[in-house]
Amino acid sequence: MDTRSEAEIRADLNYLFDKASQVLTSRTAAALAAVGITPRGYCVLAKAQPGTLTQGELAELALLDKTTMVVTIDQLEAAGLARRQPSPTDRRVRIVQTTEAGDQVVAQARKIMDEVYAEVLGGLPDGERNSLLDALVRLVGPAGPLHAAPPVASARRRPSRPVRS
Amino acid sequence: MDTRSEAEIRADLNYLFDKASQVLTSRTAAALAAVGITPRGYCVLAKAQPGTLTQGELAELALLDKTTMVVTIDQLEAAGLARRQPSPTDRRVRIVQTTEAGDQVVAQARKIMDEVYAEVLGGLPDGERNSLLDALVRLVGPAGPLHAAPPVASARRRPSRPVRS
DNA sequence: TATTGTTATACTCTATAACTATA
DNA sequence: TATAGTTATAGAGTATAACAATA
Repeated sequence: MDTRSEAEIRADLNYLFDKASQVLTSRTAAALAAVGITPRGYCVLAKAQPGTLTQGELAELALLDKTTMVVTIDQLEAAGLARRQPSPTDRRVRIVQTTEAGDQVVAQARKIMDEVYAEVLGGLPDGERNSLLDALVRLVGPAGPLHAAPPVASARRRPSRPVRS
Repeated sequence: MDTRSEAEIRADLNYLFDKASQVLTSRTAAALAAVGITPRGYCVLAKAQPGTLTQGELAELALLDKTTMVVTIDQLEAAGLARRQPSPTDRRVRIVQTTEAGDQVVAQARKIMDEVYAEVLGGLPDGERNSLLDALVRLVGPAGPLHAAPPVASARRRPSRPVRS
């Protein structure tokens, strides 16, 4: 049972976002497992559908680090949902394309996500639901106060041992 | 630069919550470092101020696992901000109390958090800011669709090797 | 037997640094 | 020199399982 007053809960924006993110992620992960994809995999795969974006561009779109993107594409490729295509003009870059299976999974996943979102947001009054989404987009979107943000040069990690591959 | 349409961004609720949580957490962590406490530590320490709650009750309040609470209280205790007091009526439980230093840190931290929240939410129109908070409280609060939620019995970990302490 | 707190450990996500191959 | 992608690894956050003390 939650014994805190609503005023106290309201004051804790960080807590609200953390829990919302955490619970929604675990819920979407459970729902998407039915079609064999993770929330992050779906997020990336759906954005790759144009078939023209490089890994770096996808990373920027999804606000993921390039190293996270490598792992994500590895998984999607192993599952047969995406493939890396060497760029004809720059042999360093890889264009990410969805496979037919990948497109099917995206379509199924999109439905699943729509259902989950409808369940989650269904209880809110229309006006509040729209305000919530507007506010989130404003906060997180480009130029918003929560867009990316490694501003404070905080504690550096200690250097790792040299790589001996 | 974010080249997605606003409609596409709006459709991705999970993404919005993830990024909001992630960026706000890193921002509050940087701000709170000035008074030597983490966002989670502050969250727990502030809730412990009544001085009557057990670790388990605190864990429930903060929606943290009891094992996470052990680690958190360990840190707060090591920093001299909280102490574990054995319950006079049940020798299994530990009452968590804040120290004087802890109360001071909470007061300072509260100011810092208020400032960060004001910066983050300041750009939103009044109505939208209120709707955002109302909606979040409704979603995450007790009885909300995002309150706790390990409903789907998903993949179990493999058992760990027996503990030999 | 059940519960509180603890320890050990596992898993996920994210990020830093060094590295390879190109440009 | 600089950039795209890769590998190895660090670190935070969270959670499961086994355990000890107590109820």
